[in-house]
Amino acid sequence: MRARGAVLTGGAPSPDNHQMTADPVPPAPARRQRPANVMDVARAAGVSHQTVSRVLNDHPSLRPGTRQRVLDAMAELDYRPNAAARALSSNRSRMIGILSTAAGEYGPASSVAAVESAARARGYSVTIANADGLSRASIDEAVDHLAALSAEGLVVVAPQTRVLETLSKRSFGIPWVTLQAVADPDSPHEGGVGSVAPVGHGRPLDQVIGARLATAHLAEAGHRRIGHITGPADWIDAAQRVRGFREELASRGLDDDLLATGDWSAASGHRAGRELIERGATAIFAGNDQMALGALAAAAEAGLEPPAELSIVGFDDVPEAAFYRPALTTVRQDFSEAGRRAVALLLGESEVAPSVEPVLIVRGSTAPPAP
Amino acid sequence: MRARGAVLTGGAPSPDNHQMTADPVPPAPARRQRPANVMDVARAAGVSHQTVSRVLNDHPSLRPGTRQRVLDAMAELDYRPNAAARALSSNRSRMIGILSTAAGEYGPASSVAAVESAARARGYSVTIANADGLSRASIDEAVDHLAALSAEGLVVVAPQTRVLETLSKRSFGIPWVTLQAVADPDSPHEGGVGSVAPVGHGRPLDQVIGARLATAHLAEAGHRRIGHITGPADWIDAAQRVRGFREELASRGLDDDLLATGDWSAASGHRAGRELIERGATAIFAGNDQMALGALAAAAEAGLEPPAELSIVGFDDVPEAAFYRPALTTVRQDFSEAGRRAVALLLGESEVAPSVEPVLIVRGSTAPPAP
DNA sequence: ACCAGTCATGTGCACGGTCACATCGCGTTC
DNA sequence: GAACGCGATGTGACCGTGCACATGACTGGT
Repeated sequence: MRARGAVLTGGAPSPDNHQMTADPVPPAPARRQRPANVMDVARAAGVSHQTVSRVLNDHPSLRPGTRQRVLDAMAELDYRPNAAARALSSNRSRMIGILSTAAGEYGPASSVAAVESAARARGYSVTIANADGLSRASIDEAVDHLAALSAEGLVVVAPQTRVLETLSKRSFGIPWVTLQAVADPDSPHEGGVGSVAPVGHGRPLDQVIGARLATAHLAEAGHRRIGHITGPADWIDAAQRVRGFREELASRGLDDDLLATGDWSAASGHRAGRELIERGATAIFAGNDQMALGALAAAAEAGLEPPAELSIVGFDDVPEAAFYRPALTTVRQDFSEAGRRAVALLLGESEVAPSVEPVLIVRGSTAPPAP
Repeated sequence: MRARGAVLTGGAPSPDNHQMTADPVPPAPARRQRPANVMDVARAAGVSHQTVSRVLNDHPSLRPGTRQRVLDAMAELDYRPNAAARALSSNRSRMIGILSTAAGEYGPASSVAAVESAARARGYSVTIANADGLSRASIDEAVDHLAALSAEGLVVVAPQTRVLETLSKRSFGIPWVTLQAVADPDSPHEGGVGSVAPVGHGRPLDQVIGARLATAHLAEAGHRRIGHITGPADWIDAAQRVRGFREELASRGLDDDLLATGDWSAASGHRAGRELIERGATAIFAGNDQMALGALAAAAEAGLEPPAELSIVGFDDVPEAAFYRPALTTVRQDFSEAGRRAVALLLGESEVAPSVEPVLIVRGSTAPPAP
């Protein structure tokens, strides 16, 4: 900054004055190092800095000729608005923060990409902060970081109960949305603008509906002993899928005691799958596709041949699901659409367009139970 | 901003002066809405704003007592430095940009998380910009966006030739590193600080070494007709793996004509796998695990039972690879470590610590060829 | 022809920090 | 004991932009 100032002082401001004097200033070889600012553009266009600012902000009352002259000057000088200065002056960072606790997973990663794209299209930038989701301190640090950048809104990806609790407690002025589901639609968390479920009508019941679809599919095929591999208990998505599973079984008068908990990983699905098989399940609904893959492996190890001897349904429809063997029956989620809608919701756009319905994708991993 | 200014003018600046006058200023009920700034802290601590700034920036010559008083005042007022103001004044954004073209994939997503974590630990923030990697315009937009935020450095994830070309051409002042590999170690791209391969010594040959490991493993098992499913031709990673594949085969006097191109997806691996099987391959080295999964499916459809009748090796070692059937032999990449090292390299830390060696993980998808 | 109202543009300051430089004590050195 | 150096702190300008307000030209109604 100081260096730039010095260069400027010696160089750009008044070369004309110096040209005819005996001033020992050298011929200013390295002139105009500093990027152009509104003042430079204003000078070049013969207007005031405020007019330049008006062009930048699409002010309505500007004569077309004036606007064009300014635009020409901007192009000429390769002018780029300084984001920091705008943020400072306008007190708007035009920055959206993403708070994630499962950065490596397919669903969250897809949603993050969609959020970035949607935000940039609206002139916003996106900063990410990952928390491990286990310790409150980690969550607080991530939120602090985003708050320090004056993020105007937060998109919470892969929400865990703990994250939402933390956000509610802080009751800072930043609006936020969850990307997948809220804990309880009847008691929204303070400060939360809303939630966007990956599938369905934008109501947080989508995950429930999807889980019911999967469970119903197995029940309709004739299964009576249907197990569910859940995600971690403190994940809201996991809880909602359990709820859908239970609701569907209850509506059919079936037992819902075959539950085993996983952590979204294939390894945990393998363990949980083995356990459910031992407990007599003839069909398994896994909380995501990775755990379903693990269950598939557990079935093979137990000498069961899916789908004839064990049916398995996943959740998400990751791109690989169609290439598992057998190809996985699963519930498709549109993570990208969820990301887009989260941004729309966060920025208060009048009506968030309805999204696709939850879809059950039937492939080869489900069949009627062995007789 | 205007509103906040007004509140301030009526409230905080000189309450002492007004206290004893008949000034009709009301008892200022809603006082101090605006967050505290350095001046407020300075007043509270009885020092100058500059001293506060020194505390913020860990200036050495500060009396411990003074520092403590300032820190107390900061805590008292819940002071948070304004990032925009610091960026404007110091001309340092403390922001790292991530340029990605494969945001949904496992490897890039993992690396991005690691970059975020490493950057935040050093007081940097991270902004992402995704480009589709197909159109130059999209790449330019993403880079423009990051440049407009005055990103101090760029981490290029999943680099394609086109992205590096674009970056080189622009020759703007922002240093950048690639996260995985560079096209040609002998002619680094202009402006590029270096590259970090996910495995190995931080030299761009890592991907070559990994590919050689995979290929050698198949050759040692006795295979003569070894095929390779490549990634897209314009991906640098893909090109390096092809190079390793060819080098290894050449060193053993084997043919290297069994190549088929994929796009990293399982679906493309399925197609390419079928093609290579038809062309007589007894072993396949896939450019990543997803394509290996597709090849596994193709083998099953062709009535071949891996590994006895077809050996398959993947690349990456995604968490699911151990649960494919058969469990996938693959080359492990440490994406997180790559992300950490990319940040270290970008920020010019003296010596980037050597990383893990590329590791071949032998599981159940490889065996000697059928007699 | 006059005044009000709107359009188009300019002036000055504020935003919240950091930097260069000035200042003030106090201990060292010859 | 005077000059010096350095540690600790203060002063004022400046970064690039946006807002409130002022100004002048022009338009239209009466």
